[in-house]
Amino acid sequence: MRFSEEFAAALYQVLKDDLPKEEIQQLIEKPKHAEHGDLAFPCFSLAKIQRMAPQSIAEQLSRAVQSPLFEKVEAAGGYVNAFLDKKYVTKLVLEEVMAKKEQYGTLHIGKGEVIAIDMSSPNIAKPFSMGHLRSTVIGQSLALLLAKGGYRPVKINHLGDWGTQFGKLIAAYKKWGDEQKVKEQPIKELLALYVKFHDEAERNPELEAQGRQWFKRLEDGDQEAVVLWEWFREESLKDFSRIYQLLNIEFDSYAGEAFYNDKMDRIVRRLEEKGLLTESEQAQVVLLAEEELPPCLIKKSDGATLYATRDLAAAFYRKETYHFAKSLYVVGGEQRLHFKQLTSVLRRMGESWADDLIHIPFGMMRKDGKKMSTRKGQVVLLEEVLQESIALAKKNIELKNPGLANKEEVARQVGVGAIVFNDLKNYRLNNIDFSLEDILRFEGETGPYVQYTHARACSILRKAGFHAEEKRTIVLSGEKEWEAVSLMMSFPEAIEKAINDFDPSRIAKHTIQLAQAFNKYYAEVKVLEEDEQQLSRLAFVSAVAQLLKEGLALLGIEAPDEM
RNA sequence: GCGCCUUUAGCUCAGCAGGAUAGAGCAGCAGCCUCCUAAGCUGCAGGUCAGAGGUUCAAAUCCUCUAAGGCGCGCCA
Repeated sequence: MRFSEEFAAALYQVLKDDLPKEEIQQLIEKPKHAEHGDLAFPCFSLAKIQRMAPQSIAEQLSRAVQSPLFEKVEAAGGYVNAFLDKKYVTKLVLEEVMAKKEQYGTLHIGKGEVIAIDMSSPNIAKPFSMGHLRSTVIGQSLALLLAKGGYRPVKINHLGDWGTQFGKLIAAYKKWGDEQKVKEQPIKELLALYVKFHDEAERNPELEAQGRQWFKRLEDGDQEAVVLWEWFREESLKDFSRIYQLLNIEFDSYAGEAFYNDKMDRIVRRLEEKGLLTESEQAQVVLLAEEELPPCLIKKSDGATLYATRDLAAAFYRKETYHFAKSLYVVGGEQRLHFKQLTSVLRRMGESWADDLIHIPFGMMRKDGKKMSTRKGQVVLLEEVLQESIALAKKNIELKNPGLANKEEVARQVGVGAIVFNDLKNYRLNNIDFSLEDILRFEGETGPYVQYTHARACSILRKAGFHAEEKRTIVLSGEKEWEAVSLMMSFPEAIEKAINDFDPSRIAKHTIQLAQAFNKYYAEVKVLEEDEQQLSRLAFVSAVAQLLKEGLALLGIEAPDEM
């Protein structure tokens, strides 16, 4: 934030001999309480250097620091507290937001580098569950944030479209399947078959063998198996695309696991050439004892490939295709070990970019304290939750704003926004216990709350016939606006932090705070009061609306002008 | 057994490259719509920051140990 740089510069003028500028900058903090001003400099570490009481150092500094930016600089409890000139800074900030428009907060830290993002990755022939939502929305938000930061994200949907589970599914279909039923309700029917297979397999272990057999046939290109696999895949994709449409998400690539079927030999050969493969219990592994990791399984004892093999092939393919600077994997935390192994193997292969693979883990979505399991049929279907949320949004609209023009579309935006926001507002690594009640809450710290705040702001602007294009001079004391203005000031900083920590929740929190600040303002100040400051207040409202919309947009959430 | 993650108000969580009095939301209670959308606002109440040591002028924040919960640990992905 440039105001803190100003403060640091002013302090540096006095402290030249004792502290470098960077260190001063680092020490500067934002006070928790408004009575301590907007910027604070603690003098405790200086007290050691100068061998003086922090209080008296603060006294001296506060007298020495001067800048038109500050209306007051005072010493308190060993701190130098600087109070920004609200009138002047409000004017500066609002004019900047209005001038830069959507470009406000845009950063150039990415320098056009490509960032690959492995995200969403639902499993074919299984329903899109609440569990997949996290990877999808976190990945989407990271992509948006990275783009805002000057990177070029490439979104890859690494579909789970290969593996033993398809053998099982084919076996189940051959045994109990009904073509007509599958055609009518593909995912539902396929899931039922899958669950039934696991049910029966508990009593009849013979089934497992049949499943493996069918998968082998599939891998060998057996016509019957391939046709069924393609059919299942097709139907699943149709299903998924409905959900992605609701969420308003698109991908740059749908290259799933099957895509790498013919790309693994090469990798295995390379591992062999480099002498990294070891036979162990009839399987081929890369030993990682030095890294204190368990061995990474490359080939099963029957010669079949595994997850790790596939991911290695994918890593190479992505490097060669996209020339990424970083390759992100938005995948649950339970796969930490796998990604450590992946990186280690690449490093052993001598790939300089091994450490550019970054696992972005997240906590689990659980139900009643337990992991959701597809096999046991204990899944909550995302689409059902989405529809329920949209229906509730619709109900609210009918209740509160029955005259609204495009109810269906707004209900979708709000209903979906509630779900996405609910997922992104908390720190990635927290486990989430699925609660329909929490998700369908539209009050408090929720997506609809922010959307509502935005709609209110838009409503004022509409009534006033405000046009953001017109240049205008801001004349506000900035007192009532201050909290919001202060947040607008730190918006670019929030984006940078979100990018550096791969943490969308930073933006969610910042946006919530701005909405809260504005709602307070709204309750206190009549914007449309006809006086000489009305235009300035409208400019303020317009800036708030813009940043609320932008904040939501960075989370992948739409912001209707009216709701 | 080993490794990783988590533990802050009744519930869900912020706050963590150490800094001043630990903050929100929900739930509870009490208020606010002749006024720009009450999906809102105001107030009250609610805390040994899991526990014990340590480092420091200063620890919810860093280190060590303990406890509880979760997730991993070779032929699933």
